[in-house]
Amino acid sequence: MEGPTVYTIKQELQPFVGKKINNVSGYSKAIDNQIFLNQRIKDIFSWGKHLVFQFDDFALRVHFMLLGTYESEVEGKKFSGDYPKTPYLTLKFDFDNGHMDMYSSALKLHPDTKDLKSTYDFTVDVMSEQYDEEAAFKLMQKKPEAEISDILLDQKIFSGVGNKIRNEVLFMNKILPTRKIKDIDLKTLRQLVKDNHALSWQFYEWRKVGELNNGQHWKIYRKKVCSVCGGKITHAYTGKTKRSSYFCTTCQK
DNA sequence: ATCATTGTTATAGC
DNA sequence: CGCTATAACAATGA
Repeated sequence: MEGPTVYTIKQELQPFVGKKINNVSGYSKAIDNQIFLNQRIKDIFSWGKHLVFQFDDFALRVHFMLLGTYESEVEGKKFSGDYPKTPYLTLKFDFDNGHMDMYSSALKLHPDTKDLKSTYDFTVDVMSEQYDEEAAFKLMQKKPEAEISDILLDQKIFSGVGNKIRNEVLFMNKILPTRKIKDIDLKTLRQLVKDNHALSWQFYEWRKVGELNNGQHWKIYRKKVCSVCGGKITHAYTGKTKRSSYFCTTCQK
């Protein structure tokens, strides 16, 4: 699940802020989930792909990883994740005004933490109003030897960007994922930052109108044939992170 | 049946 | 301390 979806979830869950958890269930081995029982939620926020529930004296960080999803019912409205529901219910909260079910996700408890939000740097969260393109541009240049494919997924620079977004952004800019930062001119580098940010928001908008799951907007991600030149698309693992990259060796240089 | 995947973290080893 | 490699997690669909 990529950052824009987590941002959406955060928005959907706002009616639970200030509400008490009436019942807790789920099979997470990481946490004794009964600590949440009868606790009141003080804040719900997202940072990149993190979803955070702040309580009075501790905080819970949820990460949906690759396979995680969720379902919720908030004041009569139903919401769900991008992918089909899995049988593994990690954690479920019941409130007077609805419930929140998280599946196949990784939980991390921050004990003795009254304000986890203050420890996050929101200038790198692409979905934050505080996102700073100029700062990202500078951070990228600090890693001249790194491959651009790794950098566009670097959560310390582009928190929230996932594999779909970075593949599309590279294609849009006609840049091969294996190009090193030092071999990309500054104008293009700046544009990559801009597009990584902008496409994250576009992703959010597409999701809102149900145009995400069918992949109708992807030009390169999981495609077989290049939408521009008609050539065969290459699928290979790139960079230190060895994530799946899709690219056209004719259109991207 | 095996393998890859919208992703990160813990651990070991150097 | 920092880097890298590897496993671990977890379910589904190709």
